[in-house]
Amino acid sequence: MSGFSEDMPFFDEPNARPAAPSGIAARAMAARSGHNNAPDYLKGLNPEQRLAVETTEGPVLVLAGAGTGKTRVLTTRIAHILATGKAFPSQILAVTFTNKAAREMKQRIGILIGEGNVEGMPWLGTFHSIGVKLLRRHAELAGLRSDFTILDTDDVVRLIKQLIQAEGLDDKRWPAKQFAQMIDGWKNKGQGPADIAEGDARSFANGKGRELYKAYQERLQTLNACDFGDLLCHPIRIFRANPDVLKDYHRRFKYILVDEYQDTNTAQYMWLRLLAQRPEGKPISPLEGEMSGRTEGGASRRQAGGAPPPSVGSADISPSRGEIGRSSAEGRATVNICCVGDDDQSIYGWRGAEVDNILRFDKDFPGATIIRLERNYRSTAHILGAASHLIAHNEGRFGKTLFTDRNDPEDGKVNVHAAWDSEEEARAIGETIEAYQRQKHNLNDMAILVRASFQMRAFEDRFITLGLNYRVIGGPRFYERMEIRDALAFFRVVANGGDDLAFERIVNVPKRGLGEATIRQIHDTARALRIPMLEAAANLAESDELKPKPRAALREVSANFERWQKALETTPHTELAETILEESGYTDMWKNDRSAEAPGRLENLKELVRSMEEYESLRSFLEHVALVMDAEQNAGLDAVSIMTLHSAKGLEFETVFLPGWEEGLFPHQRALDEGGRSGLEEERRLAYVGLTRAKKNLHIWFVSNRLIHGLWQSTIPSRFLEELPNSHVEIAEAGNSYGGYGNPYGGGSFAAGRGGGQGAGRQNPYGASRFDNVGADTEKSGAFSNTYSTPGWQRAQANRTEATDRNWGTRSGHQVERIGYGETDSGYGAGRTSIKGRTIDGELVAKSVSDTPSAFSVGDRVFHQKFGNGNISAIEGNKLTIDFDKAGQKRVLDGFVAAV
DNA sequence: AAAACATTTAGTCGG
DNA sequence: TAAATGTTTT
Repeated sequence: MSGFSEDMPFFDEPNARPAAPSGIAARAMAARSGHNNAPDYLKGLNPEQRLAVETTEGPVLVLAGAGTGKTRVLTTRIAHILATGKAFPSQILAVTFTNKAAREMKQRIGILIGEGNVEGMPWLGTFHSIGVKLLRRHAELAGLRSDFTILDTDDVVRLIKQLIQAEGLDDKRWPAKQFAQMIDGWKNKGQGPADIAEGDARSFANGKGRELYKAYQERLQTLNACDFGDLLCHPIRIFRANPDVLKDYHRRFKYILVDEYQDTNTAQYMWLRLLAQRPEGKPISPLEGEMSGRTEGGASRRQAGGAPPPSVGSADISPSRGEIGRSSAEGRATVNICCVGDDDQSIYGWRGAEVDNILRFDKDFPGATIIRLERNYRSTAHILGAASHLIAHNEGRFGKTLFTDRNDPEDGKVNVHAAWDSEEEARAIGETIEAYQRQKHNLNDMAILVRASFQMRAFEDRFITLGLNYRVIGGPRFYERMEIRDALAFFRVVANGGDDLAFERIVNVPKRGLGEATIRQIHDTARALRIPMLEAAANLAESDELKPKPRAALREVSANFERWQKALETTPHTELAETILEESGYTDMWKNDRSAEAPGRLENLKELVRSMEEYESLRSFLEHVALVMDAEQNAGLDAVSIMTLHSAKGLEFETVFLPGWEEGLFPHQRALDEGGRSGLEEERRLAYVGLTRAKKNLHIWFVSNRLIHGLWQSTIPSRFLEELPNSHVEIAEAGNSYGGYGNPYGGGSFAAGRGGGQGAGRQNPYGASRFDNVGADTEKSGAFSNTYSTPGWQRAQANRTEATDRNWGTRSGHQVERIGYGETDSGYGAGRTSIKGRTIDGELVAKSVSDTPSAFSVGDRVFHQKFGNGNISAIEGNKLTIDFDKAGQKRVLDGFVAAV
């Protein structure tokens, strides 16, 4: 009946296994087995960790503070469940958020129980990859075929745009992107079109929000596609509507483990609760009740005003509440769910995560065991002291206090430094890093963690000048690059002729003279005949509805795809991929492109093909690409890491620099504006994450002046600085960022008003020789490495003679590890001059708007090419507001008008 | 279809 | 300010 017992037999079900001990019994056992013959994998765990591992039965929440061995507990717990025969590998559901985390878990479990056994864990993965798996099994229950396509954000936006236009709405006034975000938000909350709040539905497209959402879902269905949100929402809907299916999974999953529980959104929460539901005889509980049991003081989240309680039972997906975890009334079938997380590290509220989920755990799962891991193995007492004191300013939290046994009088306090501006900040941090380097510290052990990525540029600039190796982590992803997306679109159409979005993307790539009109015609034909666009194109090519030129072009396109689709059966997929790129003219297109980035793009394409070798088929490769986001970073080279605080979560470094602790930047103004107090608390958690990344040395910086949106603004130190305890913090001497290692500038950077000029004469004692050893002719770019295109890099590229072409070393194996330079979607262009000027002068050029005044003043009469004559009514920098005689009031850049 | 011009928007990002 | 995106012009 469930339709899945056939392809998913339970022959691996253990027939006779010892009755699982209850939670208390397990704990008793754990306590008892302390001294005698504990298995190897349990050795070296501290008592709390061990309890978390051995309390296998019943709901368990492990509150794992930073650096307390969270991953170790998770992996050991799985090993323990397996080793004690409580379940087979296939009966454990283990969910993570990122592929990286899933990979790491797999690897570490492999170390514990042997590689071969991990293969038997088909249900270890991200929420989304497990979602795909479920959905492929039961696609028909969601109105899809099992070979459905997964659309990425870009496809979604284009699709929505079409829908908006089809509705006869102005796609200017109602941007598709915005609606895509709204849909994403709804899906994060597990809301289908019928569930969304009336206000939300009204607020878009003249009140057509709900209709549009519905139309979107219908369109996805006809396309046999789904978006990321659907990977969770469809399974939820399937489980709700098909108790038998759900029951099969209940039988299957004896143990459920969840990593980073504080990051779960409402949909993920609902998904988990459905799967954790017991006992089997009981029907799925009605989806009612109120958001019970908020933890005291906790939890007002960002959507302060919005988020009314979801409508009750109105539709396929609405939040599941109530008594799911409470089956113990019947005295059996406990829910063996173990969630691991840290409420203090919840930093993804803006992405839909609900800290409430973790704060509410014991209400959701009555009788839950809560285990705190507070023994920290990472940081010095000073660092922990600072972090704990800071985070104590938050109200919505369980409350944990990290402690350490470590007591080394050598350990320094947390250093707080001030600088005049961001340039000096970068310069001084560069100095400090070099000082550490002279003390034989590895660059690999150091990281700069910024709040916002624009801060990175100053460091890149500076480090390029110094010849200091750095790597930027995060940033645009490999497969988000234009050339990769184009190539993938070709592959997608070959693999699935019905993939209209992919088809549309590349039908006129390279340019074949197929303009808007032709594409529209294909579109209309496809719609009218209810066939894929590819087919429609083939039909049109044979008809005489088109002019000769587009007709010939279409004929070629469809012949190409027909040929490639045939070859799919016979040709190895990497070979086919190459053929496609060649025959389509795509590689030629870039070969003929004279722009600077073309070679890099070609290299990326090669790398794409190379990376396909790991996969069995084109299909499995495409599936991988649809899901995989993060790429390995090059581990081979000694380099300072630069990344955002968000991407630093989970990492640790001996030495950490935290620049930019200023009001407005950190906490970020927008977090404050949008999130109010809970926004501030999330920022504070972010600060906490930053602090707790450091093992030994921690340097926090703030500046008095920062360039924001091209405007120099004077700033005040972050309130978080005042929230650090004096006993663990040291205010560093001016410019002296490395205690006792000299004061490179001699100035007093705390003294406001300290002018420029510092360092100008002596800042660069290193000479150009630093560049000598940085590989002269390297290949460009490194595909699956995370090529980053920050301005610093682009600048480096422009100045290649001096500082670039740096080979970041390759490691043998399937992944090239180089930070490449293939990515310059946008030139750095004219701006470079002025920025360079600033850098070289070492002076504060262009400090504010008033330094570069417009040549005009209010009241002037001016002429504009298009708008004609008018009077200036206001001036903001070089932006003029002009009342035009005919065209009305406009805002215009001063370069476009002339005085009359 | 390319080039020139204008407007918008500058935060963190996983699958 | 300047990059990215969108619009209009040629």
